[in-house]
Amino acid sequence: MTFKKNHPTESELEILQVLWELGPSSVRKVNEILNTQRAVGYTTSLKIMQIMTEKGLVTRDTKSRTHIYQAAVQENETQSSLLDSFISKTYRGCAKSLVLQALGKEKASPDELAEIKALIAKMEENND
Amino acid sequence: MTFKKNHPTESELEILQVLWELGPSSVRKVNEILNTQRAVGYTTSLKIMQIMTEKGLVTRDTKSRTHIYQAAVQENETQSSLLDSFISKTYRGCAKSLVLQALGKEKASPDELAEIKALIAKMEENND
DNA sequence: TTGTATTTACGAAACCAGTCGTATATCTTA
DNA sequence: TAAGATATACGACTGGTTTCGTAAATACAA
Repeated sequence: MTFKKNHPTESELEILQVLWELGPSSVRKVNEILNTQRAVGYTTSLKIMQIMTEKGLVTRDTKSRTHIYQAAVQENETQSSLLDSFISKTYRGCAKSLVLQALGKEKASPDELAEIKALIAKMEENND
Repeated sequence: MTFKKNHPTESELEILQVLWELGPSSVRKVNEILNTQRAVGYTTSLKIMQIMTEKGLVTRDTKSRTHIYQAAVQENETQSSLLDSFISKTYRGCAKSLVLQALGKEKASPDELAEIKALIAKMEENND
């Protein structure tokens, strides 16, 4: 039961992805990674990360001149919260529709299919 | 394969949901349905539907004074396109993660699980 | 020490979605 | 025909996100 409806914006999510992957990082490092995907000014990244600090999405260590930021929210929790909202908006709350459509577009490897089947088997057990 | 990146906004998607469900409808009718969920002014709905016409998301019949709007994009195609974008942004393109997380949060009925299993079985066949 | 580079902080501009007020046209009906 | 209801069109305002310019502080190097 999460009581935070604090969804990150699109840019904020981009930055969170970087922090989740690299761990604690400077603005410069984050901005470098972002620029491998699209052009973003340094102060733009800085500004967004400052806003994220206020929102509580990240924390920062300000002991040295170069501040070090790290994610304050967990990746899977953030994804889960965004997923809830997405299912509600786009699939009128019907998670099954989403699953079927996602499976349909995935060229899933046997391994991945096996993993999914295993989860389903587990769910069937718990249903009894 | 038409590459229309024309994603509807949140309000536009709400209106599309209504049009998909009811078929061709007047602004008044759409606005009525929207107001069963939240308060929206009539001219607000009108304005958005006019914008949607310009974007090509809907078409309208203007023969009579009361214009009749209908969706110009298909529900499953729109969902699929939004899903692609969502997986890319939120799951770094990993559809499997999304499927597992969605399955995990669904209290799926045996019927639904069976349906999903059937699809997986079909995919396994095609994998050979 | 003096100049160059790097960093944070601040604020303003650009942009977009959503909202609604108001004007105008058209229909209805008493 | 006149009054009121209902429709479209248009413009403006708001709030939030993204963007970046610039100033001030700090480190570094010649």
